[in-house]
Amino acid sequence: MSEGSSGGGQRGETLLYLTDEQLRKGIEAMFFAYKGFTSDPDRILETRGYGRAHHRAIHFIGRAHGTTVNNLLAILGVTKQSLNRVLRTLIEDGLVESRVGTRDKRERHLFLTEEGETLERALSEVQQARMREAFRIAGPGAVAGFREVLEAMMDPEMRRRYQRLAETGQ
Amino acid sequence: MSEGSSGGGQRGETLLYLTDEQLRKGIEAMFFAYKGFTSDPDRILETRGYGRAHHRAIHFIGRAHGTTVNNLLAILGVTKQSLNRVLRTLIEDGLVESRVGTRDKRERHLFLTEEGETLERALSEVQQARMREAFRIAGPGAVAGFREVLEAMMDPEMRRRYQRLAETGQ
DNA sequence: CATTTTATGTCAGCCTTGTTGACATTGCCA
DNA sequence: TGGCAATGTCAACAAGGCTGACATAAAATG
Repeated sequence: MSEGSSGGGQRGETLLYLTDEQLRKGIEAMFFAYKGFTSDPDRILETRGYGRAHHRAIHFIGRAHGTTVNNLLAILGVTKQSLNRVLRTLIEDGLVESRVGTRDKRERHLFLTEEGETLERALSEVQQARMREAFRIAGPGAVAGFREVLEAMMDPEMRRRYQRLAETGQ
Repeated sequence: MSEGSSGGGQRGETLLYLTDEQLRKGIEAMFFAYKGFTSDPDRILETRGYGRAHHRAIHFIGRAHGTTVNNLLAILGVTKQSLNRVLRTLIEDGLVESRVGTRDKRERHLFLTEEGETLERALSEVQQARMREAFRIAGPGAVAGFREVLEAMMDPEMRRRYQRLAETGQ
């Protein structure tokens, strides 16, 4: 069962940071921090009648200009029906533009319009402000550790996507 | 890839770790990592017909035995109607027990039953396993940084709850 | 003691966002 | 030309948020 490190745990003083207690704290920290992480954008989105799904779409379209629907589906990890509903409203509202691919005409390439970029900036501004403050308080060493742990926590495929995005913007 | 990011952190120098690019990476890391963080428990919950809301309730009841409904509401940050729906099914299914308070008979104190504890262990086992592996890969220094940043990212009230939970179990 | 407040539960209805399944269109490619 | 890929769309459903309204019991207060 829960053969964690708490029961017999003395043997590795060096592994103190791997006790059940430490892991539990990590789990709860993720929960509470994620709440904070999403709260500021949520407030902005609410005034527009959008939700987190819209934010995610806007973020990754703004991040990888001209990305295809399929690529976005893979990044977000939702069904096309689910994404399409969100995408449709964003296009109708004039925040996103969908252009037929030139190389492959089956593909649609997605772009933020002027208005879409404005909203994107507003959203990332508040989210970045919170993260900037957290980074500033914690300091550069902590930030490096933060990212190392998060990266190690991702599913391998998501880690690849994350790294590819970070490096190439696609 | 954590490629060092912060280079120097000399004081007059750059604060390179606070660039928009670094912040964006942090934001995306949170997104992808949270996905991984919840994926293992989600798989278990699915087989039982439960969702994340059930997991959260089970986690915090298991964490703070005998907590009241009101306390749980504050921790989870949802409405009582929302929590009640989840709590009702957990009680009906015999995973949670609700006892009338002795000091204040208006209060209900919540406990996991034997079966509830079994599920709780199964859920936290897989979640802890992922976090243990991430912590092991990243190492103790990174873990400390990870928690510092997450803590700084919480809303103050949530930070207080988090710390209180971590210290007193209530 | 009467009144108000608190803690909880419940009904009803709405919204977002996820799901599955089915089907149509278009265009690439062998 | 036939098959597969990329996309869009319709329909139905579920989880889990939300609000509003109302009920009950018990504590707290004037």
